[in-house]
Amino acid sequence: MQETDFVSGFARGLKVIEAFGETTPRLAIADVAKATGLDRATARRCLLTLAELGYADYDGKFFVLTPKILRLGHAYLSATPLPHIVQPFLDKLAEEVHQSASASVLDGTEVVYIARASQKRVMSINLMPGSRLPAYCASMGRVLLAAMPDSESLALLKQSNLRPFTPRTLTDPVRLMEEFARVREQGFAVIDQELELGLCSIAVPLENDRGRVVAAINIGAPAASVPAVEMAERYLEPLKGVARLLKSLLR
Amino acid sequence: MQETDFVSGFARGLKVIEAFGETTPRLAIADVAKATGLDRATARRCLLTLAELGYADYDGKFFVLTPKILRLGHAYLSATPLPHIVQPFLDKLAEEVHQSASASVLDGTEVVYIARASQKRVMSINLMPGSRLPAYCASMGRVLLAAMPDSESLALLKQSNLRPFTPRTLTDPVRLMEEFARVREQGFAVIDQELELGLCSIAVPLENDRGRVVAAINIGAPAASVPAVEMAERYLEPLKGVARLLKSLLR
DNA sequence: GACCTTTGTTCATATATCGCACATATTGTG
DNA sequence: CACAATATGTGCGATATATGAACAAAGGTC
Repeated sequence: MQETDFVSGFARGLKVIEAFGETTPRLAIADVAKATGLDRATARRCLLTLAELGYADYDGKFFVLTPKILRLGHAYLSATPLPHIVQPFLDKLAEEVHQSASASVLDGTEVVYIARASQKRVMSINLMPGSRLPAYCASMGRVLLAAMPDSESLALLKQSNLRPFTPRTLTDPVRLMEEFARVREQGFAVIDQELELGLCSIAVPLENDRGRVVAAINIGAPAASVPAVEMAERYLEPLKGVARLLKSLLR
Repeated sequence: MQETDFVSGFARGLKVIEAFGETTPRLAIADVAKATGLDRATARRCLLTLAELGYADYDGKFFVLTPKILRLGHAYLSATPLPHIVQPFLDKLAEEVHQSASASVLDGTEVVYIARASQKRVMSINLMPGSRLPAYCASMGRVLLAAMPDSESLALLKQSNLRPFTPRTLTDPVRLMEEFARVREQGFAVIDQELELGLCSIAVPLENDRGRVVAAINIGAPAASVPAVEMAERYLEPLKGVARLLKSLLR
């Protein structure tokens, strides 16, 4: 396969980086080969390249990523205006409502956090810029999926691994599509402990100056202190307010 | 130059990603070639590879990184236990003292933020995990540099571009080394508007269970509300408290 | 609109990389 | 302690990639 406009060595290397994850911080050569499907020799060369460049440490047995690897993601976070613009609004919002506020965009079937202002922790999951959640059961994911044509959101649902994180998680594509329609209609999404028991969240879309939905922002709260039914009456207006202010700033 | 254990295509690709930065979010092929020193043809192939894999968008003229690129940095943040362990402590700390709290590690001459809990914004700079600041004039940087042998910290200073961000910025290596000695002695560092006018911060080292300094945490505050001399009396104990709690949790 | 400059694309060839197979090292186990 | 099992290192031929120059296209200037 001789694709003249494709550097497969580069693609393989990126695969190697992605092999490192939450549950696999330290990987030996063979582990990486298995995880990526690359030949051991190839995995080894990529890992040694990473080590040589300072993106990974190697103790002769295991490879561990170094903070230098953050430069790569940072290239996006600092290069993209959205996180910068949104962050101060989130900070203010979080402080006002005394709950965590976040912003995210869609990447395939997942929402990716691009900015976050956290108040006291309510989730077991630790979210930060770059963190990912399945879109179908996250409030911002619902909003973002609802913003696209049905054909596209349905296609993404089909690619998603629809599994119940809690007994309340919606996993039926038909009911999810109905939910998207309602979210689109009402202009916000509320998630009641579908991702994690004890956690509610509400999200609204962020439109740019031309009316295109470019991101979503949300507020998360412990179900114990804020019942799902109260989410909208407490937080919808603050969220909408931020969305309104941001509309003219985004393109 | 035939290095058999080095994938130069991969290294070149990483260079291309790093070409994107704060001031250069949208790059044409020639821009990237100039920024990386690669041949235009090579830069083009790397960029097209990125686009093909979904890490970048291409409109026929400019390339822009997509959020998918965050997977790379996220591989570190989620794979490394430190950010996860520290985050909840920062959240609590920030809430208690009503100021932003952050944690960082050293990467060369820079401190890299690995976790952050922000209260209302005081800096013009927008910090988030992955953000970088020059170590020599940041409170966490001072603490981390002070923790290493003089020969190493001096070497890093020599590599640093020591420039005065404000009239108060220390840039003389000799005085900086003296400052490191004092920081090491007293166990914390205070920065009084050396990075940005109006901003003070105080940092303490985080030791692991074997006494090795693995990171630093800090609190930043507006100079107007918290004069530099008050930083220590207000925030040193809370910071030390967190460091103590974390000591047994880190390795 | 003709000129010049910059940028993007294509192509042939020299060179580097891939993946295989084999050699070696390490780890675990009875 | 020896054996098996698993993991890592290495040389080589086939194959993919980088290079740089030549060409094409776009953009800017007068």
